[in-house]
Amino acid sequence: MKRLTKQRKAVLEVVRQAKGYHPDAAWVYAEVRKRVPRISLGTVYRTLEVLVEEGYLLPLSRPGEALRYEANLDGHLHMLCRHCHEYFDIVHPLPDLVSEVRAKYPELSIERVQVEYQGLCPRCREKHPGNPPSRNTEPSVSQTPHI
Amino acid sequence: MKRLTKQRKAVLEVVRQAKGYHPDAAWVYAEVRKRVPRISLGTVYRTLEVLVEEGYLLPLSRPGEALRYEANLDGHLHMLCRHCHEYFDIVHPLPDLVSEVRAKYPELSIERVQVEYQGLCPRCREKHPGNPPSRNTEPSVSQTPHI
DNA sequence: GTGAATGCAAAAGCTTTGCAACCTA
DNA sequence: TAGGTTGCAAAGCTTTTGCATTCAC
Repeated sequence: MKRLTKQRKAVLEVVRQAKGYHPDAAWVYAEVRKRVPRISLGTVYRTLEVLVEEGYLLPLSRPGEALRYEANLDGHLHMLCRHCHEYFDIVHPLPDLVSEVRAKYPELSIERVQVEYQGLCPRCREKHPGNPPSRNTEPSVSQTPHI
Repeated sequence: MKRLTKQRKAVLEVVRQAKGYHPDAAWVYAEVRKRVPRISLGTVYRTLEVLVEEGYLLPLSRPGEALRYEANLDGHLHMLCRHCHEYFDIVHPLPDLVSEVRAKYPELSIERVQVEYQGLCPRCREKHPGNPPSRNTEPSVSQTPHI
């Protein structure tokens, strides 16, 4: 069975207190070491994985970058800034996106849907009015260009 | 200016012919070597990045795993199997998810929204009826548990 | 001819893992 | 006490990068 160690308590608390920040493993490691100085990075990774499996944390992934985590599981949404790659919380009701698709693809066992907004955060919009593209950029108009 | 090299042509063609597969860089590398034997993995990465920037390819990211790419930019959706981590295409119209959120968060410069379904593909559902959890699993019920 | 693109190899960044020692239940 | 958990270090995997050479324009 899962044991309640001081490391696990500390990791969960640290992520919970990082409200709105969505920290990655390295940040959690640095922060937890203030409370449990001898904790190892490996333990942080293992603990984050356990906490996700147990439903205490939600993982957020960005292309090519470190996984981030959040403890607030109230079902809010996220916007990922395509310039600084930070997450911002969005609170807004979502229509039912699953029922129709589930009926249309019964063989797929669809369990959930994930919605992520993308754009520029206030700071990056101000500092970079030219809208510099990043590796995360997708074409707005989805027409297939030809070479 | 961007130059049209045989490497770029080959990479784009390989991804285009991998319809429905959503290959990663390693797969593209292995495949392109059949046509351009001396191409390097570094060139494959650089080329994929260029093709994304130019709007020819769309990147797909999964937590902790290699980036995947697809050439079909017709705006279809994806389901990510939480067991084998493969992508499956879903064709279905999407309601307007942006307008209201954009009006509610005018400071965020929301440019687009990305919708991804998650569940089990036909093969994994059949082979693993017990619904084995993976690191990608999120709790279905978003209530915060307490330790 | 010239600068962009390539090949090669080394390195970087994130994450996982093997194992002996430790600690929770 | 038993077995889950940890610390440590090494390794793994994906991706990036420096540089001399090559090639598209």
